[in-house]
Amino acid sequence: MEVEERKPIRIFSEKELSIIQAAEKLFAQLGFDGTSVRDIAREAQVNVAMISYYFNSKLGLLEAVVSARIEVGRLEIEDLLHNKTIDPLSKIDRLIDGLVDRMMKHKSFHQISMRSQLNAENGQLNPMLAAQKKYNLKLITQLIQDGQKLGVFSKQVDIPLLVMTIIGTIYQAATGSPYFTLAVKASTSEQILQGRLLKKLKIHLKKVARATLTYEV
Amino acid sequence: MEVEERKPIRIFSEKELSIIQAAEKLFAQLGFDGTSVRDIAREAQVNVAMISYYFNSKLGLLEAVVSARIEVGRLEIEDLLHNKTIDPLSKIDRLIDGLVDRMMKHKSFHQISMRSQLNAENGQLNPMLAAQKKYNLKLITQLIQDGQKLGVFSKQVDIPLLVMTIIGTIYQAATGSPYFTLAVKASTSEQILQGRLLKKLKIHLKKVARATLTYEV
Amino acid sequence: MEVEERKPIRIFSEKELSIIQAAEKLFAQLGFDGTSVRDIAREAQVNVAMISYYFNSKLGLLEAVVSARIEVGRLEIEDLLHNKTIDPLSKIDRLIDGLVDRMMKHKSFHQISMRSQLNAENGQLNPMLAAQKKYNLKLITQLIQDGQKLGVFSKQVDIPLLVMTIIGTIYQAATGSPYFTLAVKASTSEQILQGRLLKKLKIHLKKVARATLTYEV
Amino acid sequence: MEVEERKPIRIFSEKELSIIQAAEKLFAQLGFDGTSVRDIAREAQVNVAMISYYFNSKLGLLEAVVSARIEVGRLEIEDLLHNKTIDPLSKIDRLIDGLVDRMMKHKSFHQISMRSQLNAENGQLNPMLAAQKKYNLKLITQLIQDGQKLGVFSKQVDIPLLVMTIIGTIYQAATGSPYFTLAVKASTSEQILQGRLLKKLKIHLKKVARATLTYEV
DNA sequence: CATGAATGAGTGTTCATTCAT
DNA sequence: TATGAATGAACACTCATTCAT
Repeated sequence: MEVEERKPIRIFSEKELSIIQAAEKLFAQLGFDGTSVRDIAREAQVNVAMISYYFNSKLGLLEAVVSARIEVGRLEIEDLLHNKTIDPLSKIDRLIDGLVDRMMKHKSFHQISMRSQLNAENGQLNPMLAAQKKYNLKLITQLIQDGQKLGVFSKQVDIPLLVMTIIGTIYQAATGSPYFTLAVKASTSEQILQGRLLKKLKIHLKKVARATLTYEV
Repeated sequence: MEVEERKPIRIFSEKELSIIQAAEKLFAQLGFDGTSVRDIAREAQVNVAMISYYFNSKLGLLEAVVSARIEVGRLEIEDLLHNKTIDPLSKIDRLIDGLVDRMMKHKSFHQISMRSQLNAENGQLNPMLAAQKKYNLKLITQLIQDGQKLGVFSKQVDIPLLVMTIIGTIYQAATGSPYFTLAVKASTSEQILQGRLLKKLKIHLKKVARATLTYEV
Repeated sequence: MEVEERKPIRIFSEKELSIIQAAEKLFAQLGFDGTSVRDIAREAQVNVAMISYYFNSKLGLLEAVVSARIEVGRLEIEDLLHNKTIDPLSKIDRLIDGLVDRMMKHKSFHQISMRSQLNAENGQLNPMLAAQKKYNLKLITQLIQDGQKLGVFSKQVDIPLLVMTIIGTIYQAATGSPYFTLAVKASTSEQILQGRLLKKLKIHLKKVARATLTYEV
Repeated sequence: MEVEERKPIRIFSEKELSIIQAAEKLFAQLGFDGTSVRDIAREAQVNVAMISYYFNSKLGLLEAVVSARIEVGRLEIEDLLHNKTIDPLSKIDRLIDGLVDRMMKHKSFHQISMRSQLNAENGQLNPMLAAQKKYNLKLITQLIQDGQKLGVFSKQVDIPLLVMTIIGTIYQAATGSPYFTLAVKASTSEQILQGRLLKKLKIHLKKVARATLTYEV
């Protein structure tokens, strides 16, 4: 596997971090255009001018938000790939568990990420995200090919599309698709709902993955 | 099956339609907040004030955009369900073909639709869309249950989640997910790319659906 | 003489005119950068947004200010040139009287005009002003050459430099050069001062012009 | 001759000098308002806060810029007056040569100086400059009166106005008046242009001065 | 029905300056 | 003496909407 170039991780001050967190929350909630820098400043309890001061522009802040989150995700997937103690099928399971957990926990970020796929505005953002997705795909491809070599997985499977299916499904769940809320009927508190749905989602995805990976035409 | 309440379909004048079309295009391209009413007015070649005049507000226009598209989609799915001449598996295939074709053709609308799931702002929009999705789910559930009764489909399948998987996958494709573009390597012109990917996507989805529907734990 | 191309004169509404007047005054007083659009809006008693609405930008307003004034000056000089009833020397006298009167009356504009010679910012402004000055020079050259043909004026005179001397002197006076205020000692009220100085200035300039035009090396 | 009060010459540190030089350059280029203290700090390669620290305010810096340049000019004119070895006419010639050379070399300063005549803002600046000009005028008056006593110069001449004419003409040239650039037709490189124009300008001014000083009504 | 004019609130950003160290 | 961080006010400009006609 080729060595990926990584920008040196920028260290953020406490104030910068509070701005980033506020921005991540609001961007996801209201969209990039729907959020004003004053909203962010208020939420982060800093002066408006600090945003330009630290991040040059609103767009620069968006990029900081995204790149900050990317670093975290990258490591977890790499760890899984290099883990020598578990079999391919379990790796798929763990991959799905990890993706679901991370995407549901950081909905904010993934909503930003998905939104940005369509808005031309985001200068450096899209290349950054696309590179990250390409890199993830490489890791997962490796993982599945290991299973194929062991005869556990079908060789027919279209890996990029399967990954897209998994990501797309979780994204729907994360953005509150009505289909998702309809998936569990009986549920009172939001907390419980969230827990049951998460479990259902994981099981469903594993089943889809398993079925697709092992299903021979 | 319960009777769905439907708002009487509003008849739009030619000018209103041109505004709606312009808005659908621009909202999808630039987002709701990213689009100004002046942009829309210019694109539709009408006076700015007409938008407030016809749709009361920018938000009212968004609702008009969405409801206009919903009417079209509703009928197609109903037709499929009531079709007595084809078997459940073929219905699934046709359903997927239809969804892919419609979502790719009217990306604009579906992007608006997905975006709106998170933005609190959209007054009547979410209930409208949620109702539509609930209705669609009902039809598809019916369709799958027919297959289950005939012993063609597994009874374990979680229908809302499967639908969510299908929708989620197509949405990723429609919004230009890097995973999707990575799914077909060799391709020159954008046109060809689009065609090949569409075919791959449909095959993939049918395989996923088939595997999931017939896969016994 | 070649025919000059002229942009069709834009007709300004009453509100536009009040903005232009306010801007001319403030730009001259505080400079372009030193004047805020809010200042102008307040002075003209209009809403801030109207300035963008009418003139697109602050710079557009500046251009409107300048081009509005240019039109007025152009005609007066043309009239003088085409006047067949007075001799060259009297034409010089009248030219100077006119220049002094106009530059002192519309100090604002000429200060803007001079300022703009150095600031790169002014997109269309400089070409516009340079063209106007070139055109003026053409007329005056014609006028002096008439006098040279009649043997009234020296043929040694450097016309562009003489014009520059005249303009430069008036400009100093108009911008309140200390040399000018020192030129008349006894004077009480500002009104009288202004009157006496004007007269002195005109006499001085005519003497300079006459001496220079008739002085043989 | 009255004794002029002079502020004790402030000694500037190396850092202060680099700020002053940067400021002189930028103020002349972009105007006072058009220049930000950050621009100056960057140009001078010092911290922004240093400017307030050293000069109290941006305005204080402007005053420092101006007073620094004034000191230099003052001495040269004094030297000329006290020179006992050359005749009045040659002194006029040398005066003009000196003024042209200094004003063209330090355009920056003179642009600032002229600009400041109109801007009310400049607290101590105008009195300072006016005092300097008054002092200069006194020296030149002395010089011309010497010539008048010797019968070389006309007694009709209005000295302040003549000085104003000379200064005004040079200022036009220094600020790039179109009249000036039109004064020399054939010229290729900017360097040559500059040289030829300077020579022309000096000759013109001397002729104007001579003609005016010796011309009897 | 339709529109150009007008509005006031809000946008992202930059400003000169001050503060804590 | 020197500085990076921080501030609040101001900047030019755009917004969705309303008004008078």
